[in-house]
Amino acid sequence: MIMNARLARPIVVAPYGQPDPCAHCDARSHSVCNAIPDGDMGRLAAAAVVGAAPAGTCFIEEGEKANAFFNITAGTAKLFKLLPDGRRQITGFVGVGHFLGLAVSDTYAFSAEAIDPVRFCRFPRPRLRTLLDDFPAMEQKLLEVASNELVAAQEQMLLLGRKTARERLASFLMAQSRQNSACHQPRSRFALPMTRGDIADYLGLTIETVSRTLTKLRGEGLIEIPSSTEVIIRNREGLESLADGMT
Amino acid sequence: MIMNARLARPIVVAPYGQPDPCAHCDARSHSVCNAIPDGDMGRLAAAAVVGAAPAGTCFIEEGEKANAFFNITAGTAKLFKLLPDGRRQITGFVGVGHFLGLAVSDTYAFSAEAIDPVRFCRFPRPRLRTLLDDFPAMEQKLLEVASNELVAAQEQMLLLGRKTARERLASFLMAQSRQNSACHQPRSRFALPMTRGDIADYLGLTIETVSRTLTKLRGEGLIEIPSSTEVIIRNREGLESLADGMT
DNA sequence: GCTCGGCGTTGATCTGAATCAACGCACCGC
DNA sequence: GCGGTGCGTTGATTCAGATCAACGCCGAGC
Repeated sequence: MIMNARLARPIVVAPYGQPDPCAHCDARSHSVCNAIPDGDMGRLAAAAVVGAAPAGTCFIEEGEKANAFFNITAGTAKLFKLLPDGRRQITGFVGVGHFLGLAVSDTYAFSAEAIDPVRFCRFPRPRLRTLLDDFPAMEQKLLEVASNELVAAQEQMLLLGRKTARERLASFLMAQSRQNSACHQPRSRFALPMTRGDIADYLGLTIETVSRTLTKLRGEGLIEIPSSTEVIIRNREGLESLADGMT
Repeated sequence: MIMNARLARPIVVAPYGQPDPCAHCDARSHSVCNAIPDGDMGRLAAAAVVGAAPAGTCFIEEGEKANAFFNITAGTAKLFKLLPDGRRQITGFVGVGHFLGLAVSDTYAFSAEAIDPVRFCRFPRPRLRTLLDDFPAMEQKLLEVASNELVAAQEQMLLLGRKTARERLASFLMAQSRQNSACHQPRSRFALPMTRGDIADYLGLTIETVSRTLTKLRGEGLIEIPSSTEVIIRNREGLESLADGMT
């Protein structure tokens, strides 16, 4: 279960130089930034500093001074908390458009590590505050996002507190399938960018149990595993009802 | 683990008749309502409908149409999610000043049941929306509240996913002690208004394990249990380090 | 080509917490 | 007073998942 997070600091590059970079941002449509009208994109860009974190590096560290908020513009990251002896709980995997660091406290409540190369916009706290004061629509959007995350967190508490290993894996695979959906159609075949260890620490299990349980689900014809980083759902109804705790 | 929630509906009484009831509300200082200036209390009162839920009744039911938001003005309630076979996960205990129902979805994501007699203000969704549009300070306050709850939820995921039964109970008792603090001083002696079953469903354990573990902690001199609904912390440092996972 | 280290799988064994079971106590209605 | 019921505690036993251990595969570095 013990994972030594690599601690190298990410490279943070200079503020935007070009005109209106936010207007052409890939992440904009997925993110709270679309609450800001086109005409004011320049102000948004002025508040942000772009940065990058190579795969495996931490770009937020639990307990450190929370000076900034992050908006992921490329890649996937894992968020986690550690106990002193190295036990780790991953609280979420986040992708493009995700907004990070909402904590009101002055230190971060979790760490964030890039799974694949991550790029992000970094908003210094006071600048985001002025931005939010000027664009209440963005604050509203943030509240919406936070509410949704709260609902997801409660679902995860149900999983961690009361579901069996089989049910946890089934729930996880269903969620991944939904997240990898194209045009609101959940995909049957999708990639798992994270390792077995990451899945284990997300589901409150061990690597061995994750591996064994996946093998079992495959044996029952619920899924197929073409490679260790890819899954095909063969029996969606069966997996769904398992995830929901029916049987 | 199976708990049959009593399903009686709470009594909802008429809207406020008296002038400016919000101005004299006990909950105001604990709640998002204090973001609204004194002069506009009348508008706040006009948007709210007061209600009450006797001990043991559900006043929010998971999956029902989410027509309103709630603000607790008296009593304590438990929030929970159920699996079809009755397994239950309590996601939180909430008291005076707590704001409920932030989900963006159009159905509630959890149920709420009164532990002792609960009173609340009920804001129909559209009315709260206009209120928030008129008072951005309230929206800001809500975002702050939601952020804090998110941090607490992540802490609870760590507990449910990675802590032992001893550590869970220690964390729970420390949190209860802090919550029952007077003048920012955590209390050593405090009441546990919830049953062992509630504690078990909050910590992802069984009633028996909760009972045994409390007995064990008492045997080790960390706590005292004058009655089954009261606890005294005898060794705060010991309990704290246990809660934080330093074995 | 070879070694090495990280990752995933599988098998054997162990164990913390669940389950099954019994009992004590307080409170309630009658 | 007396059965009944809900809650909490304690003991005996079981079991799902953790731990310990071995091995195969694959890509990186030389």
